[in-house]
Amino acid sequence: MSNGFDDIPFFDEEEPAPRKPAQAPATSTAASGPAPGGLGIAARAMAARDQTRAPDYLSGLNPEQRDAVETVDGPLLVLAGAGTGKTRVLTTRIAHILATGRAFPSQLLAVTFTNKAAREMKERIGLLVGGAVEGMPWLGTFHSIGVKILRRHAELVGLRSDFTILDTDDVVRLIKQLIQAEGIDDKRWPAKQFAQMIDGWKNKGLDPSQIPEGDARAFANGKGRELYAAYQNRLKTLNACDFGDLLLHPIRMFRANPDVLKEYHQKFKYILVDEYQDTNTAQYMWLRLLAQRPPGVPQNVCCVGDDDQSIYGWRGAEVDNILRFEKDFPGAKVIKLERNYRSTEHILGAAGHLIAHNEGRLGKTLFTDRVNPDDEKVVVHAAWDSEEEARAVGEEIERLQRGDSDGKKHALNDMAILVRASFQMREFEDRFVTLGLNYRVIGGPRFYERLEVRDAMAYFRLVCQPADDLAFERIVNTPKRGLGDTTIRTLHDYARARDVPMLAAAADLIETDEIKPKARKALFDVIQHFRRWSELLETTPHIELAEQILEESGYTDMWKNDKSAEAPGRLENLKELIRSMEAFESLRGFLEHVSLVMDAEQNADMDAVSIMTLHSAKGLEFDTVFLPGWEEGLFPHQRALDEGGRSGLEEERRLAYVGITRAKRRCHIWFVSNRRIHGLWQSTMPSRFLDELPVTHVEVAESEQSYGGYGRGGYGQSRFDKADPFANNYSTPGWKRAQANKSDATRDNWGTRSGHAVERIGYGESGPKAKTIDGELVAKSTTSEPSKFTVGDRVFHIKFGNGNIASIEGNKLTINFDRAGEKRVLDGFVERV
DNA sequence: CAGTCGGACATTTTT
DNA sequence: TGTCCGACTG
Repeated sequence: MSNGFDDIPFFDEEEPAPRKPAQAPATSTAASGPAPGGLGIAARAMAARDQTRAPDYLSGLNPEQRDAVETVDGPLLVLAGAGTGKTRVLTTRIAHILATGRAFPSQLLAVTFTNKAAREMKERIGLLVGGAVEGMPWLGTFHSIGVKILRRHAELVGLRSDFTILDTDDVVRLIKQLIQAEGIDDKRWPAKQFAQMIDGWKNKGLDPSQIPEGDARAFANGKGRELYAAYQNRLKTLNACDFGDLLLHPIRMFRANPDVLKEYHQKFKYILVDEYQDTNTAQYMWLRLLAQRPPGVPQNVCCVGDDDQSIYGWRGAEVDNILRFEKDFPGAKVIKLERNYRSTEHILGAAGHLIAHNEGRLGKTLFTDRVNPDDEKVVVHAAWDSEEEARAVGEEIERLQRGDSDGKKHALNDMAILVRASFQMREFEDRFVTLGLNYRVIGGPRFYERLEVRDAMAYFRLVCQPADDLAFERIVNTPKRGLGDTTIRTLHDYARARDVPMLAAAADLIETDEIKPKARKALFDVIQHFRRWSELLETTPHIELAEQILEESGYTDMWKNDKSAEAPGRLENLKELIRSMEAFESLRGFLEHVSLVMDAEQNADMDAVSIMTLHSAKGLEFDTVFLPGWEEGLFPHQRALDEGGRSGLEEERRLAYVGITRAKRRCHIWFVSNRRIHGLWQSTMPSRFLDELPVTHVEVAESEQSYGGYGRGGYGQSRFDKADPFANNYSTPGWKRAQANKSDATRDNWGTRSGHAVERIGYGESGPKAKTIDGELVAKSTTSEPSKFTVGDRVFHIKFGNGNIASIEGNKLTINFDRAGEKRVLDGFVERV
C-alpha cells in the first residue's frame, strides 16, 4: 500500500525494461518466498513469454477457470459460484496478464470492496509472481483508489489535495449542526437518518440538484435538498470528503475534464472488478467512465461476481449491474464457474435447491465430483426456544470437539455459528461462557471506531490540518478544560461569520474579552500546544510526536485517572494505535490509512468457535456451520419483507444460500418455536426456507432434546382451529409448494412434533391482513378488547407452567410463575386453569 | 460538569 | 427486556 499521497509516481512509474534474462520462470502457485534476486515482475513476465509450453500457473485450473484466465481481451463476466475458485482465477489472471507481457503492473486497475479482499489478492499475486506486488499501485478498494485519484486532481473539484476524509460519526455530527443552524427540530429530523439519506443518494450518484423531488420533500419540512447542498458546501469549506465523495468527486472530475479521463484510459490497459454483484450505481458509473474506449478498441474489463451472493442491496448495491453486464459491455463473454471445490454434494444440493426459488438470477448450478457416501446430509433441528437452541448447538460442538460421532476430533476453528441478526449472538456467548467453550465474535465494533482512538485521531488530524473543525470540536474540551457550551458556541459563531477555521477563530478571540478569563486561559494553552505540535510535525518522527501530543494534551492522563473498568483497555488501545503507526512514514500517511483501511486483527492462535452474522461470513468457509434462528420474521427478517417486498425476500434467500455454502462438510440448521423478542415471548413458525430445502439432501434431527409440553392437548386449540396459519400471507413458489404439501410432505418431512409447531403455534388470531410478526399482531388485535383475565387468575403457560397473574396492562400480563418466577407474557399464550 | 433518570428503540455494514 | 442517548438536576 502507499504510504501517503505525495509520493506516488504517476505516469512515469512503468517498470524498467528487463535487466537480465530470468533464471527461473514464474513458478507455480506454491509459496515461493521472496523473488529471487529481487527480479521485477516485468522481467519474469518476459521470461514467461518466451516459454513454449503453457506456464505452470495455468496447470492446476479446470477448463472454465483457464478460459477465464486466458480470455484477456474484451469484456468478460465471470460468474463464480461459491467455492469455485474465484480468487484463484482473479489472481492467476493478473499473473497471466503480467507474465505474457501484456501490461505492466502499474497498468492494471484491480478493484475490490473490502480492504481484506485487497490484501488477500496482493498476497496471492505475490505468491504467483514472486513478491514485487508493490508494483501494483492500482490494486485496492473502490474508495482507496478513489482517494488516490482525487488527491491528484483535488483542485479540479474545489478541494486541496490534503483534504480530510470524514467517517460516519463526523458526518452525523456535522449534519446535526447544519440541521440546528437551519432552525429545524433535530429530534423530529434526526441527523443520523439524514446522513443515511445522503449516503443513499451518493450511492446512486446524485448531486443535490439531481435528487428526486419526493426525496427532497421527505426530510425536514421539504428542506432536504437545501440541507444536502448546505452539507456539501460545508464539506468544501472544511476541505473534507465523506466516503461517498471519494467516488463522486472523481466521477464529476472525469466528466468535466475529458482530458484527464483520457490519461487514465491510456493508463489502465486492463480493469478487474471483484464482487461485481455488490457494486452500487456510483461505482458502476465510475467504472463505466474508466472502461470507456474509442470504437474498435476492446474494453478489457473483467468483472467477477455471483448474483446469488448479492446480499447488500439494502446499502445500495445493484444486482442489476451484474445482470445487465452483457448489455452494458457489448460483445462480452460470460463464463460460469460451477465446479465447487469446497462443499459436499449434500450441502451443494441443499443450497442449490433453495436458491432456485429466486427469480431474478442468471442461473448457475454448483456441482462437485467428490462424492463420498459418508457425507452427512444437512441437518435441520427444532428446539423449544433460543436457550435450548444455544444449549444444543453447544453440545453438538462439544461432541465434534471430542470426536464422538466420527472418531475424529474437530478443531473449534473449523466451526462457525452464523446468525441473521447480532442480538442472536448473545445467547450463544452466554452459553459458551458457562461451558467454558472458546469463541470469537467476528465483526464487532471496529478498532478505529472506539472513542479513545477517535479522540486521539482528532488530535492528530487537527495538528495536520488546523482547519478540521470537527476534530477541533471533538477534543477542545477533552480532557475537560472548562471550555463549556458557551465558549464553543462563541467560537463557532465567530468562525462561521468570518469563514475561518475554529482554531483560528480561537486565536483571534483570546485577544478580545468576549470570552471569560478562565476559558481564555484554557484556549490559549490549547492554541499554544497545537502551534508547537504543528511546528514539530516537520521535524519530529511521527511516532514520537504522536506520543507527545497525547501526553502533553493530558489525554492519556485523563484515562490514567479514570477509575472505570474500561479505562485500562482504552489506554491499551491507545498504545496499540501508536504501535500501528510504525508501519507508516508520516502522520499524514497514517491518518489516511486509518480512515480508510484500518481494522483490528483477531488473534488467530486461539482455537475457538466463530460467531458472526451471515453478512460477515461471506467469503469464508468452515468445516461445520451452524445456522440458528431459521424462523419466519427473523429469517427471512420481517423488515426485509416489509420494506423490500419480493426482492427483499430474494435477498434473504441469497443470505440463506450464502450461509449454507459456507459449510464444507457439515451444516446444521436450527429453528425454535419460541423466541423472546424485545422482552416478550413470541411463538414462531419455521422459516419458509426450510420448506425450500430438498428432502434428498436434508434430514430432520431426531429429538435429542426435551420438549416439555410441546403440543400437548388443551393449549391454544381454539385459536388455531379457526385461523389457518398458512392463510394468504405469502405468494412465493416455495411457499405455495409448502402450502400444498403441508398436510403430508411438510409434516412427514419435519416430523410430527415440528409439524405441530408449524400449525399450532402460528399466527394466532391474525387475520388475512397479517403482516407483522405475531407478537405485535396479537398486541394490536387484542388491545381493543377487554382482557379476558383478571389479576389473581391461576393460569398455565406452555413454557413457564402454572402461575398467578400479578398485573395486567392491555394484553400484556405480568405473571408470577411457580417455577420460573415473574415474567411478562402476552395473554394469547396463557390459559386459565 | 457529573451522575442519574426516563424514553425510544431494537437487521444486515464497508468504506 | 436491555441498551443507548439526551435531558435534567444537584
